[in-house]
Amino acid sequence: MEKQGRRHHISSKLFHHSVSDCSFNVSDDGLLVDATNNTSSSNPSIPIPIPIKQLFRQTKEIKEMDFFSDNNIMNDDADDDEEPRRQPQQDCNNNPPAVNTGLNLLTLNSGISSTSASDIHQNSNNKLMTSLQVELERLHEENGELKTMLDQMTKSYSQLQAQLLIAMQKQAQNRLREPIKCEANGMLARQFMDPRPSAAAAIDHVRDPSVAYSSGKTPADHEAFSLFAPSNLNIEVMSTERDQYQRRLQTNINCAEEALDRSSQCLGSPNYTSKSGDPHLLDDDNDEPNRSTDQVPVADQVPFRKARVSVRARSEAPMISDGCQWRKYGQKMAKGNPCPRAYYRCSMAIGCPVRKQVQRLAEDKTILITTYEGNHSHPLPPAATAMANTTSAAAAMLLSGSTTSKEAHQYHHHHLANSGFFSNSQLPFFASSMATLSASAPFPTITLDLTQSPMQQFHRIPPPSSSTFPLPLHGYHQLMGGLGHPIQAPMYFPPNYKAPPPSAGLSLSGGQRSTSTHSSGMIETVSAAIASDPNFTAALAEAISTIMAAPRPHQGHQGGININDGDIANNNAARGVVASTNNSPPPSANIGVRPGSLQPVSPQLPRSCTTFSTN
DNA sequence: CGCATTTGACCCGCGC
DNA sequence: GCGCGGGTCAAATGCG
Ligand SMILES: [Zn+2]
Repeated sequence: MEKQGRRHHISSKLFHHSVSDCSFNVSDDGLLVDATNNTSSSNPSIPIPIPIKQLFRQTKEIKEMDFFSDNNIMNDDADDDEEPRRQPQQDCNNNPPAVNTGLNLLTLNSGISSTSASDIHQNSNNKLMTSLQVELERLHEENGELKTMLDQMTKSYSQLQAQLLIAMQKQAQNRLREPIKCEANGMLARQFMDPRPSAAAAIDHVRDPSVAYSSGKTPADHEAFSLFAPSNLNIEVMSTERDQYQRRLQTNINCAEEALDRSSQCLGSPNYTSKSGDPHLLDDDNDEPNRSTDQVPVADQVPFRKARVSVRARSEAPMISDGCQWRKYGQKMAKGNPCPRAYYRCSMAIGCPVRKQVQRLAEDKTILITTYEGNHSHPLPPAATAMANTTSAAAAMLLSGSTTSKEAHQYHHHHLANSGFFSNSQLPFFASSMATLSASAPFPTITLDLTQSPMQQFHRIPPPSSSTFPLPLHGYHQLMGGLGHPIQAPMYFPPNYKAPPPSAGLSLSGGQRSTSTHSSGMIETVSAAIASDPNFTAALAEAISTIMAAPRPHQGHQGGININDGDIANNNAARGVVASTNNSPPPSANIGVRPGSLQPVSPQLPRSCTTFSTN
């Protein structure tokens, strides 16, 4: 029985479909079938009486037959490739796919042997079971490998998409450049925001997931990601330091390649922190001591490392719980805001460079803005992973070149608007949040705005200098590796919570706005994929994979996301992982954190900062 | 007693 | 050079 359950479970995993009514044998068969291809050798190793052997073979074959037959019945489309192969076997056996075949075999076997034989039969049976178990385990491993491969492929896909997007952006920029003269600030946002070649950025973007995976992330983790994805997030990206960036860029640009390479490497390493002369850097500068400053020129000072991701949401709680443990290390009165700004640093692991700032919005004190910066150097709880992923995705988008110049901005308005992104009529329920890029901020910052309902966002008029477009946030999935924050944890929505559209609005604003130029075609493709996919998670993954590309609005969904700190906090508490600083009241949250074990940290974008504000 | 928070001092970059 | 503002440090304080 135990085996049954286990096998069945595995088979389900492997094939993603239920073989529910299948008998025990059938289930096994399903598994075995796959296994047989690679693992048939295992059988020989086990000494089995000839009769039994034959039986075993028959069983195996039958099982395969059964499995597939069952499969065929259930899924006509499934396994087209394998069908042909298996077909012959079925013919040979002339056994119906029915589960009964297994029974028949048993019966046959018993008939052949005498009572004394029954003991042998049992022994052999046990052996068979053992071998089957082994095979199952192996299959499980294989399954894991396959998933890994899938992840890699997805990663590659994302990368290619990113590159494509970048190329398109470049084209668009070139086009725009003609009609629109660059202003003093006209420098492309992307330049100061992401000195690296776009391709590099894309690579980085993709890289996160891989790292996460390698770090031990399991498929389950990915699921977690997908859960979190909700997000209709408004992302506001403010690029700051434009002057500095510009200056640096002049010199750095040449080093972009080098920087890129380095950054990529750094991304891979959890402990990576950017080192720069900039006092604003949050990181602890604990990076490689070996590295001489000489060797690391300007590239290190590259602004992109300071990228921040901020999230704003409505929350009464002083701080939102994001699954991480934070220690407060400072508080300051921010100019122009009666509410003090609190500084926290990640205390989940000593030396973790991740920091965050928490501040309430002056205009609306119910809105909490949390800004994250840096990458975690340690495994994160699922909840934290979700957040990290979100932020990393946003950061990736920011860094990847989704940002652009004012021209892009205009382009964005033209094309995006025309494409229906901003058209209410076309996308009445466009629920996404807006992402804004602005040059006014000291650091490139992406803000995820969870405070507004989709409709509100929709109607919201972007700042003159900003442009908005839907952003599929969250990349959880692999893509997501994570923003530094791994914020990232599996978050799930309450039953009553409707899955938000995967896309979020993104607005780019700032002196030099940057916008992402995207091809409407891609957007359409993405949206189509999402729309067509009933599975929200899958859809989300799709959206994520295209994060770099301008995502497009979804029909779907409604309102802004309220994040209740309490919920998350509670979840954390339940898990035993509690943000020390979280004092969240009881909640009722839209987004819950699924209890889970620590996950390996997904690689996060270097020095990216995420701000999370709860409304 | 240990840990986390508080809070003033300090550092640094930037603008004038 | 000076002041301002953002950000961090670290001693003092509070809490369990
Ligand atoms: Zn951390």
